[in-house]
Amino acid sequence: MKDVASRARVALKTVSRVVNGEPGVTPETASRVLGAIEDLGFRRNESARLLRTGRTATLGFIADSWANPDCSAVYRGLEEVVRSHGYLLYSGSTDSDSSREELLALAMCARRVDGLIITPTAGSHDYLVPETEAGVAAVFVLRPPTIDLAGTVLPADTVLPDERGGGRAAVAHLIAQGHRRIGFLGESPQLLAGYAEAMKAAGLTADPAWTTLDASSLDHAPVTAVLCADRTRTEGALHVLAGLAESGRMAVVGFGDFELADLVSPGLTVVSYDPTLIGRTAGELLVRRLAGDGIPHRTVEVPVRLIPRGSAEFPPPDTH
Amino acid sequence: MKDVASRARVALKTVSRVVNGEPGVTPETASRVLGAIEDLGFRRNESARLLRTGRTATLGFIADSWANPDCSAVYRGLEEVVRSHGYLLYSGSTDSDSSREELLALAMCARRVDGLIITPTAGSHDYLVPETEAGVAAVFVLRPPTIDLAGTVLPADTVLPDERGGGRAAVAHLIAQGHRRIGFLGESPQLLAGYAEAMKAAGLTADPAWTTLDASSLDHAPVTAVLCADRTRTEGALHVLAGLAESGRMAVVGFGDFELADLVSPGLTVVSYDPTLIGRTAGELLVRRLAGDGIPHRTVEVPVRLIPRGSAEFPPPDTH
DNA sequence: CTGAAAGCGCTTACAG
DNA sequence: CTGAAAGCGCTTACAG
Repeated sequence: MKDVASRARVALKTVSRVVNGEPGVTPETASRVLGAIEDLGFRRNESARLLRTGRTATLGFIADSWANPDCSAVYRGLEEVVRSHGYLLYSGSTDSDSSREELLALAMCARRVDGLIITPTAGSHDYLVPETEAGVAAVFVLRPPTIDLAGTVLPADTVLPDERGGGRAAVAHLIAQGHRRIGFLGESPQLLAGYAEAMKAAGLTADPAWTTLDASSLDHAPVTAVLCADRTRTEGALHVLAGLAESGRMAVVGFGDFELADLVSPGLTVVSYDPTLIGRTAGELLVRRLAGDGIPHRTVEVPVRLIPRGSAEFPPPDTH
Repeated sequence: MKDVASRARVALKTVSRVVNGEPGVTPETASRVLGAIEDLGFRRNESARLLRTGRTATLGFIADSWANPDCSAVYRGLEEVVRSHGYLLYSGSTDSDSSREELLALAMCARRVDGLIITPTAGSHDYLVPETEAGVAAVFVLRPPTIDLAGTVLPADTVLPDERGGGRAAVAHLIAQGHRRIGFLGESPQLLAGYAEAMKAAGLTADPAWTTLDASSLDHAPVTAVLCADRTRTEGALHVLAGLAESGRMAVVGFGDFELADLVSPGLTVVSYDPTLIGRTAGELLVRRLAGDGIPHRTVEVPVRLIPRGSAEFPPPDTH
């Protein structure tokens, strides 16, 4: 920029004005500057500009893993918002390792990102407190953040699917199909709460053995249907059941849709939600907050939808 | 940092020394500085440091789309390298829109990334020339970059699967199974070259109609087997064929493995390659180049492997 | 062992 | 309409 200035025989400030399209420059001066920029192949250093400006126009996304389609979908929604607001995105993945979450988040904060979108790992997120105090906006996605034993309330938003409602819908669907002994495979408290609500609403009592199933021994489980809390478990269940004879099979409902689910055999009913919407919502929450919207931090639940598939292929449940 | 210095009653330089763990500071002075850092909640601004240092320790990854599992896998490989070398990653996706590729790449360059990993779109990449001249290292992944009509040779590396070898293996496999009329669905010249080589090696002549198939009319195609050049086309073919009677089906070989391929019905043979390895290779190439390795730019092909699956389910081919 | 000065590449707040 | 000075938060190259 200094070189451009001297070549165009103007002050630094004038170059800055031309580069930023600020008014108050004679066409002749401007063209002289433009010429010098062209000659020298000048490209403004955005990082330097942002240092002076105070913000970085950068957000950071911390994912579980890029092998997780939900993370990719969240990213897509996020990117829409990011693009339309002129931000750039740092990203990284944790592989569910909480120390990597911390390392990544702090590295991004050291680069002074304006905000962070985090798929929380199981560890504590307390390392974030000084950062949020320093002005970094944070939003957790897909899952609620770990609740600290000390009860520290993180100044952050959360965006996730309506798990409870999803559990309710899934189990109600299975009950309507005639199932009575319904299993639960997973760990989400909210989803399990939905399961329990639907059972209770139908006057059924869940045997504790049904809700503490293990994917590997699913073939011997005393249930005719099972609700899987996430894609990994759904796939695990499908693989186990695929090896069984027709008669040994059970109905599977998975939380979270996935590609090719309609081609999978036996057909798979899923509780679907839109992870892209989660990303978009999180991005918009962040952008609004960065623009100075000081509303209290909150949790946003996106709606879920039951997609019944291939239920006709299932063996009839044992009772009515 | 200025505040820390004055609170610890030392010069700026001394704070810098403590923060960077440089030698030559009395334990007393150091602890005084550390105390001030603690009191003030000081966190060094990495961006400012990098501005002064000249490099940014940042790479940029430009993907097709996060819905493309290959891109996610490349990212994973890349991240391994990036993490172990202390880089951070900017990322964004193009949705195959060349203007978005350019916008993203230039935005990253304006932030002065040290290097760029690009999944090339169909457009020209000439916009990169000034950037590479300015010192940005670039590597294309998964596909070769668009060849410019003017014949400009981009100073960049390329890392992709051995498509030609894959095409050869796929078609040789189908021929060994008794197929003679084999179709090709896609546009990759290298893959088609492999197809042609295998046909020729078996003394077969490909009807032009076989290599210009359309996914939508696949059910009427005059072939008993088809090689699909990418996941999108493979899925398209599977969906079309899934609607057909047993007798109307044909053998499908897909270029690129995907999750659940083993559950898909009809069974799917694929030419598999490791996109994570592509990412890792690209990352290492870049890191080495940034470390000053001035070897000529080159194209690296990663090996492919044929995974036969479910072929027994296919109807027998019409000739021997 | 410690520090004062200059500078990375830009913008802000003024003055003319 | 144009510019000289100061400063964003840090490091480099010296000097003491």
